[in-house]
Amino acid sequence: MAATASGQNGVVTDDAPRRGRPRTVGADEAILTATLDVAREVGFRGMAMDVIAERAGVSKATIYRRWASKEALVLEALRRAINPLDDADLGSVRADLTTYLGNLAERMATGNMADVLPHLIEWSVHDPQLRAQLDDYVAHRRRPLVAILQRGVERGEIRDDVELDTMVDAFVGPFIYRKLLTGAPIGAGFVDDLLDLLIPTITA
Amino acid sequence: MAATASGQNGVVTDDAPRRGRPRTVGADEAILTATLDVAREVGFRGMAMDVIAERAGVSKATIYRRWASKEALVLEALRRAINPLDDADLGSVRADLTTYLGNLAERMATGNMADVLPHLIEWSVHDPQLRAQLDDYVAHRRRPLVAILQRGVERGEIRDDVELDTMVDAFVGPFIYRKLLTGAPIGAGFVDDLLDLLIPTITA
DNA sequence: GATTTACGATACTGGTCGGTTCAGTATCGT
DNA sequence: ACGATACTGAACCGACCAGTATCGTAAATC
Repeated sequence: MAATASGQNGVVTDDAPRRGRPRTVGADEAILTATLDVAREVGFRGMAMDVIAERAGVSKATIYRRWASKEALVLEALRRAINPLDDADLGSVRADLTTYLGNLAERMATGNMADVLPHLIEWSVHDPQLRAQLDDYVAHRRRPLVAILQRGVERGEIRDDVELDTMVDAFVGPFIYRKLLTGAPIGAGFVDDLLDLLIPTITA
Repeated sequence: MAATASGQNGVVTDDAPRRGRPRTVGADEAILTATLDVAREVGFRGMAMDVIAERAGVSKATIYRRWASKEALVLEALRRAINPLDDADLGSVRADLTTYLGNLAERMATGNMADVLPHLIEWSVHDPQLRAQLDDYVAHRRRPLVAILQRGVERGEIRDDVELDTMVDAFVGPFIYRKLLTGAPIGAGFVDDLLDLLIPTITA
């Protein structure tokens, strides 16, 4: 989607020294960061390209030389912002869940996507490309959790008469609910409470 | 907030017959309904007053004679759309929860607010008035559930070592998560699964 | 009938924003 | 030095939109 030939994942050994003035290094970075910052603050619709340009310390023309449209820019900025949570396997379900949910709580508080989420959800309602991006984000969050629970089932620690998907919903749902609706704090205390509540339920 | 003197809750015995042509009856209704319909489809930012006027079969001037601004109109439309879920008290926690969550599932599928929710959440991020409206909505959803669980605690059916608020989050969270993020179906099956999963947890 | 108020239709104002274009300048290879 | 490419700054276009103004008309009271 990016107009640049410098690869799709940031730093790439881009040999073949072309003629003419090279592109300002770090401009892509600055623009993408500014894009996400502005999106965080005012959402995608309220976000003006002039503001992004100013924030990135770059001319608006420069942006349009590197991305075809506002939408293309937003899509790449989002793609870059999705950092998968990794799955620890500490031996016990409780330990795995504690670390996973702890990371999730931290991301909810300080993560890249946290403040963009409301805007992303809204836009994705009628934009298939954004919707796909959101699905990707959701999948990245669910995958490790499914793995944790799956291991628990295989070890006989977890009952196998309930859909794994429903269990995942029971763990992640409360976080999303607090983040988007109630605004209640999401900290270590909440994680502990939730585990105290849910662990007895899922154990075989 | 409404410019009209006809009261704040729709039909009011509006005596004191004023002179001149009376306001077209049902126009308020039509306008508020159209507002919510359009909001459902394109969100609050994408919603043009001309479209609302046309949809309501009304001139734009008529709208501005009754409401001071787009924001005032939206606020009243939202206020009207919040219908509280009622709390049954069927004697057992399981029965109460079944009916409550069943109603919740139905609202998520066909309710007034369901499709507006993403837009409302987005706007409320930086608009205190919208935020207040959203808080009101959330409170209306939580209240009956808290009552159900509270009764369960008093009857000794439910353990009292976990915050009630956390329990509520555990029940409502999965619904919100599915509605806003995963898009997974929210039907009777999901309600049953969730109850099978959570009931053992909360019982004393 | 005169007055008063609400109405539809439509045009208009003022502002915002995505995207384009261009002149002048900077920085690279050759 | 020269051509090629990138960058800034700014002007500019076209679309969209909230809100206002106007005008002729409909429906009520007096």
